[in-house]
Amino acid sequence: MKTISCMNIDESLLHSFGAEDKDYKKREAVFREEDHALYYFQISEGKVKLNNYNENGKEFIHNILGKKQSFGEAMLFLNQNYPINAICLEDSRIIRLPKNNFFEMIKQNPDLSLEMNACFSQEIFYKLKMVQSLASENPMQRLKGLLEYLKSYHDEDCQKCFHIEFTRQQIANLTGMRVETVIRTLKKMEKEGSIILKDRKILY
DNA sequence: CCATTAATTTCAT
DNA sequence: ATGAAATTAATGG
Repeated sequence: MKTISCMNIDESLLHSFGAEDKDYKKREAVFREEDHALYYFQISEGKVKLNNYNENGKEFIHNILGKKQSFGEAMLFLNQNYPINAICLEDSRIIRLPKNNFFEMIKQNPDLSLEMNACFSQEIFYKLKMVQSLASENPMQRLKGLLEYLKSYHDEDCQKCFHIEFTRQQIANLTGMRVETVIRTLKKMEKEGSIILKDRKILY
């Protein structure tokens, strides 16, 4: 299945509409919960996580994005503040385009609009699948849902060779599980043959 | 080598 | 089966 990395707009096009590069340090926030959505953000270099904290302070990660991926763009179309935080996992360079310029850009480039619809659709589709698996009591079911979701961001369809580049703690925070449960479940899945563990790396 | 961070194991519930 | 705490491994200066 062809994957659409949501959303990757040509950097020179972004710049021609007034986008600027901004450098962030590890752990720095690009935006926080309740902030107004003022920009379109696209990662040029680095990694960003989208997260929340529950009432006990336990973190839930919605997604982790890398190079050439955008985030939070849905909020530009709504009169809503961000429901999540965007935090850099490493030193990053992020391109940001002010909201008004962003709309001017897609007005002048209808193809982008179409492409963005495809991205949103893909997002919604896999979010639904995520919710389904997260609703399961079974830890293995949850993990499989996440792995499918992560793989949907990947281009080639290769069996047992997609490297999950997340720590076990991050996986735990993406699935609402504890890290020990993640470790135990991964081992079970390896025994069952659905994944391969090669020096601590996860291949799916 | 020391400090930091991640992975795994142990142990109690 | 699960999670907190302890232990071990790896990574980065």
